[in-house]
Amino acid sequence: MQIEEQYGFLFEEELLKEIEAAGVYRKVEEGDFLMDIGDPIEQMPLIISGAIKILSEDKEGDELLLYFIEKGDTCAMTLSCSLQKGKSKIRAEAESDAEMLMIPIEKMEEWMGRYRSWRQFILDSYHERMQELLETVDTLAFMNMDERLFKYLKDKAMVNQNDVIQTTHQDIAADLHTSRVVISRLLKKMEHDGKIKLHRSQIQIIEL
DNA sequence: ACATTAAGTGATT
DNA sequence: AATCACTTAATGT
Repeated sequence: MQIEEQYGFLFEEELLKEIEAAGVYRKVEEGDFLMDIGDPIEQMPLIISGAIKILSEDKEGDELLLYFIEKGDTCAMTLSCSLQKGKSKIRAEAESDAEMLMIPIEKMEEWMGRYRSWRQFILDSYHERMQELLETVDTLAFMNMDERLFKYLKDKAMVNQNDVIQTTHQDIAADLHTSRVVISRLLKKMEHDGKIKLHRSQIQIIEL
């Protein structure tokens, strides 16, 4: 199974076998919601390919992008919620077509006790998400829109493994929770600086 | 040719 | 940085 390609170097033979036995393969298409706010958490995903974007939402229904997860990652929200048997506080939307393996949370708890490598993996990814989240909060607090936008483009290009980003200014504005006009102006400035090239519904990254 | 959607711009708060 | 109002450009039918 493809699970070995992404996780083979992380986990021992035995654990890989257990993952294969317990995991349910799932494939999603770009734009699909994998999980919404309020959903109960029963499984955790191990991403095999593609990328997922994680969003939060305020009372008015406005979205805010928290971070992307990609192959080799798992959803940090699952980890904190599974302990409390809680509901999801986030929305997960497929950024691109993606494949993953869904693991029941009882299994992940069981493996926590039995496998060192698993425990390490969970702790590491939790730590990574925490760092990522701190970064976003940081730029958010100082309202550095240009920095946020820059990071957004960088992340987006990275998870899609493509220097040409297929999106509209409007969509970026929604993810970053700002207005389209602001995005247009900042992008225009970046284009003048020679960092990007703008086209309709498409942004080409020149240098990061 | 016309309607729709995306992007650019100046002015105001 | 956000909003408004308006223009221009690209695309779809």
